[in-house]
Amino acid sequence: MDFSKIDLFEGISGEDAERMMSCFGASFRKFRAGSEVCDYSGSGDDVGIMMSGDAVMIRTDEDGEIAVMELFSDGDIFGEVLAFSNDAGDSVKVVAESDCEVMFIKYAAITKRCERACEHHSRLVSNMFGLIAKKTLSLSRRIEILSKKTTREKLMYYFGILAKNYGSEFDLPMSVTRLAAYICADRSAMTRELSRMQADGLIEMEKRRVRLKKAV
Amino acid sequence: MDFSKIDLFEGISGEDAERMMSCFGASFRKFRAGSEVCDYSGSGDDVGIMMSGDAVMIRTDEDGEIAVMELFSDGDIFGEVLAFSNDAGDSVKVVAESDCEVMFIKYAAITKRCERACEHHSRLVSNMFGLIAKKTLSLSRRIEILSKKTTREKLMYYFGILAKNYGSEFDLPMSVTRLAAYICADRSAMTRELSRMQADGLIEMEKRRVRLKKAV
DNA sequence: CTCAAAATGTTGCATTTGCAACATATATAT
DNA sequence: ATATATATGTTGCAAATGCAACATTTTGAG
Repeated sequence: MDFSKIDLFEGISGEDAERMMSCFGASFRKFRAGSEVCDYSGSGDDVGIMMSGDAVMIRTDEDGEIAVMELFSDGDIFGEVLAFSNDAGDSVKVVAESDCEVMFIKYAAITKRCERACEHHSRLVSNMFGLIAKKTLSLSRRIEILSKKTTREKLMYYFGILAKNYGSEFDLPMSVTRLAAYICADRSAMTRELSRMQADGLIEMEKRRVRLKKAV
Repeated sequence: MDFSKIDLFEGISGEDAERMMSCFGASFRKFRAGSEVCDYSGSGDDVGIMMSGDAVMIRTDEDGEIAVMELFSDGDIFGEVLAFSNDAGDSVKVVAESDCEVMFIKYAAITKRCERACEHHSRLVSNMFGLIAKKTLSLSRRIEILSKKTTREKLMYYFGILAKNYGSEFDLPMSVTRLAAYICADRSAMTRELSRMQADGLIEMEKRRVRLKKAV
């Protein structure tokens, strides 16, 4: 098991990490692409950590509407208590997109101090703390985007963020179709707006390559 | 100083909490209503904990547009690293709504183990962990709401959540005007939609009292 | 109480958007 | 290579929404 690339175990040696697993009641499971990793429809207080592969969290409401809530890859953590609420009682599942391996930990085992008071426990809590903080950042960024009134404003705000990080010319970190889902706009309507933005001289676009022409 | 009602110090006696303050480089400051509690326009890695009173986090963008991002009252925590990103470089400030007292802690002091390894440090980290988890819940709930396409769907989803918690008849936890801001809809357009929903027999509304008639 | 400020409710209108129905291009599997 | 699935781009149209302008009510300060 390779812990070195998992942020959750940063600062903890592989041997120590292995040793700690018993404190957390950790279990490892492998999944085939397409299979169900877990189901949060009932109450779920497990935390999952992606050790390898990719998975998606999918919500299905009573009308059968399907929504992709989050995407997970190496090192990402997920769990009901961590990043979503299911007040509406919808079906929420995590499904493997590729073959993957997942480590499960009891949420309670993380927040409670273990009886043996193993020395790395608090380090791991700190690491998880940082991961959640990172998640709240991405959530609040998305809220900022969604709070814009028009599709154009959403796109310009999002492009502005990317430009801050990568310069005025950058590649979209996702497909155009996924971008539409991310900003909660109709894909065809968004494509139309992108065309208009090019016509209006705000951006230039070639496949996923975007050049932001307006100063932000 | 009364720590008993602050979730962050749950499970830690008042005396112990006082004693721990030095580990965290904690400072206490009082603010008059209307005054600026802190400015996150630059980089800010302080975490604030509301000890008493109320405050709001306000974002002002380059066009002078003002947006209320979050409301804080007793026990709430805030900080750049905790729940917002400022990639757009906007001005982000916390302003006191009433006279209030705030405790500031260095973020780094929380995630690092203190040299003295005081015994309540990890308990406090766990508590803060829980607070952030609660915040991610409310953030992701809001994303769920904002991801609905129409104002009616947003309202029905939100009302459904409230109904799950309080039964099919409940009071809105905020003013109608604030509700419009919360779901990112134009106030007058939202009011119009609420009227239509009543006409269509989905809800009954009297001031902030709502009765959800459709089974959810 | 009195007055001003904030909240609420209504409506016309122009803009934006979702939706459906396409055509085409690209990626992936066999 | 070939076929199939997925991604992308376009457009007409009806529905939803923001916006402005206004009347009315409620709240809060003095």
